Amino acid sequence: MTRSTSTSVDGGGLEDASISSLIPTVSKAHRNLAGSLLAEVGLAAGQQFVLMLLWKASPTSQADLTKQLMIEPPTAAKMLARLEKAGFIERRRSAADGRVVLVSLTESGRALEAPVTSIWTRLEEQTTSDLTPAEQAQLRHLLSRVTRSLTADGDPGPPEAAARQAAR
Amino acid sequence: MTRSTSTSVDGGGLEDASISSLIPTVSKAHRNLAGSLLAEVGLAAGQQFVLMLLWKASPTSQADLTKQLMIEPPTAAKMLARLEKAGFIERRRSAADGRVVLVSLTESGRALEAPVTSIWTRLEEQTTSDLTPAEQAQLRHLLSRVTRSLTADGDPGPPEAAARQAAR
DNA sequence: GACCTAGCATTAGCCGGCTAACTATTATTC
DNA sequence: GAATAATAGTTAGCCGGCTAATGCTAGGTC
Repeated sequence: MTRSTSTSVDGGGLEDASISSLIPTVSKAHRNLAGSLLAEVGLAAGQQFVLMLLWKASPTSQADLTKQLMIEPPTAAKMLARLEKAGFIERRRSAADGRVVLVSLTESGRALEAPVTSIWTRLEEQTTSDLTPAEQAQLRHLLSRVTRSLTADGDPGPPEAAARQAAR
Repeated sequence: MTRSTSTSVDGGGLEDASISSLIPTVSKAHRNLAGSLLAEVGLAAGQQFVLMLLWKASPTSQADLTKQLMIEPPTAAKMLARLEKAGFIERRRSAADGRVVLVSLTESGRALEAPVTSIWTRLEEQTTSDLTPAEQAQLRHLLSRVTRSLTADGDPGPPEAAARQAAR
């Protein structure tokens, strides 16, 4: 069974699709692979990002996690609730500030660091398996610039800004 | 307030993030922009793909749409149910084959073609606003190759296996 | 005709993402 | 000190994605 992935609307050829079609396609393929790899350790696609932050700083406030993950508070709340239910993290209200909820790793959560790091490496390897190091750097650079363009909040601003942009 | 987007785990700089982190980031930014643009015409991010297919061939079976969108049947069923509820499409069982459900555009659905096409163009323009035509072609090429690597179903295996797989 | 298989669609339920609306707490300001 | 503003989380509800399980229809085979 050929497991296909991605949402596209263009014809068969991938090459000539619009970038707006290719981005969801590659992202879904990547998410699906990540999900199937992470399922080995009982995680769903996306949950690794939370743990990665906690491995760097274990008691972290939910607001901090939300900012670093660049997601909205309700999304974080649901994710953390599931991770807590799964036994990978714990949540308790801060004594110093009654508004904040501190999130910390449990032993099970800490135990995932090595396997998830390994999975993450494997994922990156498969993602870039067809690219030379130079191409990888190029892709990183292009994706970074596209992200900036997409998060530029509409208009490019005053003329000077547009000129700066055209000159790059 | 700077509306941020994407899920990342790497430090501040985008450039040096792994491609596995950049892909979800750029995808989320792209989806968010698409969603806010499509909201103008009452669509949610993703629904445009269904309509794009129907503009090319209006009575299309649900199974066909599912295959072309490269999503799973339940996902298609829910999306189509919403689009039907919103009045953009209609569904009826085929008389020729009692298993298939034929999906066709309503007038409202057809009326979205021009505005959505315009939105799609604007989206692509903002996505590529910082890239030269050569860089756009390069990005398309790189994304296509990465997609192929990600959907390669694990290891490429020994030469004979690859040949077998190619023959299916 | 009876049986079995294949194909199409739906339901239930989970995961990640969002907005809107709400509560609770802390910080400011007067 | 009281009223107000800012901050942190939660709840409800929607959207797109998935798997597993179910039902229904059409095609074969005997």
